Amino acid sequence: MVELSERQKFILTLVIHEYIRTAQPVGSQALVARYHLNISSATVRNEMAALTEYGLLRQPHTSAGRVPTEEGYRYFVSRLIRATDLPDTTRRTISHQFYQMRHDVEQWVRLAASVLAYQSRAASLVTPPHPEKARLKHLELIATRGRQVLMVLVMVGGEVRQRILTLNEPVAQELLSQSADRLTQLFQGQDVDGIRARTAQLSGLDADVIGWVIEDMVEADSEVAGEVYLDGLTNVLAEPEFTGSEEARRALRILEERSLLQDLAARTVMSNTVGGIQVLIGGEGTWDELRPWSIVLGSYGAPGLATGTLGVLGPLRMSYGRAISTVRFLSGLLSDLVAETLLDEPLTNKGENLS
Amino acid sequence: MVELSERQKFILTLVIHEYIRTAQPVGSQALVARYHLNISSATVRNEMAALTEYGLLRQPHTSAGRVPTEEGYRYFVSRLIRATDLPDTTRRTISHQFYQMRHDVEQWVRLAASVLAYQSRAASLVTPPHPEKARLKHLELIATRGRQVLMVLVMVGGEVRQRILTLNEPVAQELLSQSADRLTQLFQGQDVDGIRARTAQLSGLDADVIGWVIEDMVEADSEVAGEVYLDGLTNVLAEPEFTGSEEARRALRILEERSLLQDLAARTVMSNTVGGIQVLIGGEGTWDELRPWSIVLGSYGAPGLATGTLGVLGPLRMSYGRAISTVRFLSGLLSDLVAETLLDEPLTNKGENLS
DNA sequence: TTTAGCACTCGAAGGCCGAGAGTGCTAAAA
DNA sequence: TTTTAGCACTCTCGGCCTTCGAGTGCTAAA
Repeated sequence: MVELSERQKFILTLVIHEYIRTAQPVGSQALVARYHLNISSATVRNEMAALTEYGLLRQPHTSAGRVPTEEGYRYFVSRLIRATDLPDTTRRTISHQFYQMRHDVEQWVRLAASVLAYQSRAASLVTPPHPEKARLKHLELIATRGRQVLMVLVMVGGEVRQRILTLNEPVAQELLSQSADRLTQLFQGQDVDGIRARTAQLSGLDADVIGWVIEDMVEADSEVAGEVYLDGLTNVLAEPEFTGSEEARRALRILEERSLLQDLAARTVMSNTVGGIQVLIGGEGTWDELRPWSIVLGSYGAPGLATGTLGVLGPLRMSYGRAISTVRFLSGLLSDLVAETLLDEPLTNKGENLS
Repeated sequence: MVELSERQKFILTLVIHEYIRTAQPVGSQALVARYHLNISSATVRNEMAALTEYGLLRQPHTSAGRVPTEEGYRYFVSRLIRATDLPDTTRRTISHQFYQMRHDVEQWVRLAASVLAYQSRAASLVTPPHPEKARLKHLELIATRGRQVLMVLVMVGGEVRQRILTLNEPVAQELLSQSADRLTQLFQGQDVDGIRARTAQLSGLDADVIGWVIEDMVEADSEVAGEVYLDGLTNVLAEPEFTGSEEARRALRILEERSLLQDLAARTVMSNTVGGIQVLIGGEGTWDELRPWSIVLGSYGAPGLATGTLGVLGPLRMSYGRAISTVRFLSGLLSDLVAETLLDEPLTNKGENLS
């Protein structure tokens, strides 16, 4: 990558800003006029020609203005963008909302998606916090009817999994409870491997049940990011690049296809990183369906315990600054919330007590 | 409503079919040609003029073909449509898929949404089964850290609710378990009112906890249809009436606004009913945002125990026959599944047993 | 009651044209 | 050497016009 002159960087930045604002190719005269530059349009033209040469800008057709290329965006995001923070009042308002519903993880996640979509004016995705390696906290067996038993598995970190088992024959609640207590006692704090290592000593009901438990915990571990919560789909359809029906459908298909999002959420190694935030521009060559998209991804949580992913999906010409600062802020906020609920170390004094 | 002649009914049916197929105004000659009618186009024109007179058809402009009005669709749905069933092989395939994942309610619901969307080529909505009046089955309290306690509430019917409580002071797991057992013993099978009636005799930890329980059960009761699962959004965007960006956004807003869907799901009294299936055409005057939509709604479940809603959302010119038969079929299938898991009365022999 | 014939209507599609914004190049100015 | 004014050229977009064709309603004959 050629080193750009300061003026070239400046002009690249302006072109990107302007293009993000208008979604129209940016011409030299328009740029000079709008930003009251005290260089002539001819000079700007020359610089633009150079930037086009370098592959950072392109022309949709001869005699049209310039549009940033993916490379251009990448250069901008990795070297030109200046970190801005959300305004203080906004931050406080958002925090307040979160701390009002700190009891319900699902609500956080939903709220996070909503806030993210609203602040970034794009689509957002958030996954709930998920432990890397599930460890058993508590096991409960509840007789429902006949041979049907509801198994409730509580993991360290608070995740609850449930499942209906069908036994060979009815078993009294009494016995079920005893079995559940024994197994809880025995395996509390263990992960799948730990449990597997000691199943040999079990027999009868206990052995059957622990089989189910293992099965479920394996499933929990394999679920990289179970559910993905989306919001702000309409924001994205409002963008002119997704305005035709075909583009709109492709866009929506991406958002509806949970698998792709899960892949994304699972992705940890990234090419471009900004303060823990990862920016994927135009699918980075590998994800073809994502060509017209950019994605700003962050993660949150307590590394050993439970982590989740949150991100913004928008057109290439999304407002990266806003997206990045929102993702960063929410990432911190959610991490605090996770830490607080998991570690019982309240970070504020808004603690709600029994009356 | 004037009584139509047989031929008029026939022509109305053809116009609707053709319009559903092509999304283009239907002309008299086109109709005669396509269906090899042995009456002349002039005759068809006369009948169409009559149907237009009655308000069942309309012309987008003079000298254009005819398009069904909402009234036309209503007449068609309530009097002309003939019930068709899904082909046997399709039914079997679908049943099979469901019975493979009968343990996980969330998966059913997701699958139902997916099948419904696929079969009806429109958007679908499904709510999980939800008891009208939550009754307590089992209560569990699990110490996490310090003053934080995870409360797990299992309702009759298998719904599990969880919540993190913050106590005034740390309490040993031992004591928590005892309290939970006591309360479970005392209130098993009771609904909120039953529990409220007997809280007076409690004190200390038990009293505090039961307060949380009541709060949560009230919440459970007020949630008419908690989550709404959607699928097939892209189907609907593919329809020509939602092809412009403005319409597309409006359409998506409807689907994203969960509240409207919840209203719909909650709605029980309907004007048009077909064998337990309710068909809402063009918002029926009351829901303005739904003007360009039709909705086929059904419910499923075991009336006393738990019920859910499922439905298809499509443009006015959706394929009603297909939508209705799919909704009806899935409604029955899901009802069977609910009955089976709740009542332990297996309806097939595919039961999975402990090995 | 049905149908052939006919004049008329109106939207969609295609072609044409001018306006406007933009470019690159050249030569003069700084 | 760098910047800028000037200029010829390019290409899209929007408006306008025309044509085409599918469709209608009406009338009169079958």
